Amino acid sequence: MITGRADAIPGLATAFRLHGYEGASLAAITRHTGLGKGSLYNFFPGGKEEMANAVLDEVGLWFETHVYRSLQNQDVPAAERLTSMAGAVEEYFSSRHLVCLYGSFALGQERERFAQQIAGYFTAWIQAITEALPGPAQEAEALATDFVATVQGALILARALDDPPVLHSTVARSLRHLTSLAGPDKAR
Amino acid sequence: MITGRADAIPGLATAFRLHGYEGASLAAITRHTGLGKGSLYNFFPGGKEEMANAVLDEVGLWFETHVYRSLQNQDVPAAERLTSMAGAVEEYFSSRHLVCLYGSFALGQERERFAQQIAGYFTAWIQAITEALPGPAQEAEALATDFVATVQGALILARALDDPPVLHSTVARSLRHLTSLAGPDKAR
DNA sequence: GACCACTTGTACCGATCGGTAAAGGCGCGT
DNA sequence: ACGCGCCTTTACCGATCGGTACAAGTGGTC
Repeated sequence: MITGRADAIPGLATAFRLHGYEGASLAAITRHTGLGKGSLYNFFPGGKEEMANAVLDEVGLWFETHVYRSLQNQDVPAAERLTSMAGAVEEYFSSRHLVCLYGSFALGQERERFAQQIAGYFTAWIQAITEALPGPAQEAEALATDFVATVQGALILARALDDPPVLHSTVARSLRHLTSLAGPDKAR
Repeated sequence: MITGRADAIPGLATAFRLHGYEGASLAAITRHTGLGKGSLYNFFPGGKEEMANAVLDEVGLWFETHVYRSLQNQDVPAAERLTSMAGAVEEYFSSRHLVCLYGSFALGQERERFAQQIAGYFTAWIQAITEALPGPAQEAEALATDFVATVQGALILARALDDPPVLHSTVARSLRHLTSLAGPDKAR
């Protein structure tokens, strides 16, 4: 255990995922974390905003170490890196109620409060994909943006239709647009 | 004026768009509609849930008359119908804070309460596009699903990056996937 | 065992939540 | 002018909101 905060973050994350930022009442947070208000305000004196910041940072760190970094691994062909990135992202959201916290926060009016972190998350993701793609940067960035948007939309659609497999099928098709550019020699 | 309800719906819609379902307090709703609580509960005895239902119905009706129906107009080539559909959708969300109410509701825990209407909205949209596309239905439905997901994701991305043009550029590229299938024989 | 820093439970705060009740205003048909 | 029905205002309800204060634990160090 590094800090008492760290143990609370998974519970905080599910609370924010299930209820959104504004909808996550302290009562719901104590339920999901198993911690009383006293403990929560001991670890996060800044209240709900600090809790949300800690969760966002943790999610951002996970993507940085598991997604962006492996996208830069030059020992593996680009198409393969992109495919494993897509798989990791699918698995991540599938086991987390099909909710991207950054996407959820971007939709609410809490967007302004966390604007920098939200924008930073998506630009980092898009940039990591862009750098793994060959060809002119402008075209690669467009493809990367389309992929990220499709993932976010597929999450919404999977929840809206109450049909989790929609995430995989949609992301798989979007991934093909990336790999067909990254691996023309590798394909077939 | 058909009913007193109708006049309140635009204000209700922006209230729900800006604050989400749970975040839209009655105080915020009175602010956006200019109506007091008494008037609101006179028009919507069922409270917030009935207000949200009325707004969702109105949005669904708009899409039905402006989007789905024009997609069925056989007098116009399919590619052109799809293009004007994309333009209408872009314009619709651009002038409404880049928020799709159904997408917003799908993300929160209010999803269960409005599950049927949410699922119905997206299936109707996907089906309308599917029927405007040639070729095997399964393939067309996949393309239609990708388009709808991309629109939803582009909305999130445009808000997340605080960059409204992202909606147009992303949707335009996604539209090309549809028209390239619909247009080769019909085009020109 | 005394001490101390950290953690926890509990009581409490003013503000706001969604919703209700009822009295008064208003326009309209007669 | 009158009565009637719809609409609006206003006051109020209990519950819950995010946040604070503080006393009582808790475990480790000498």
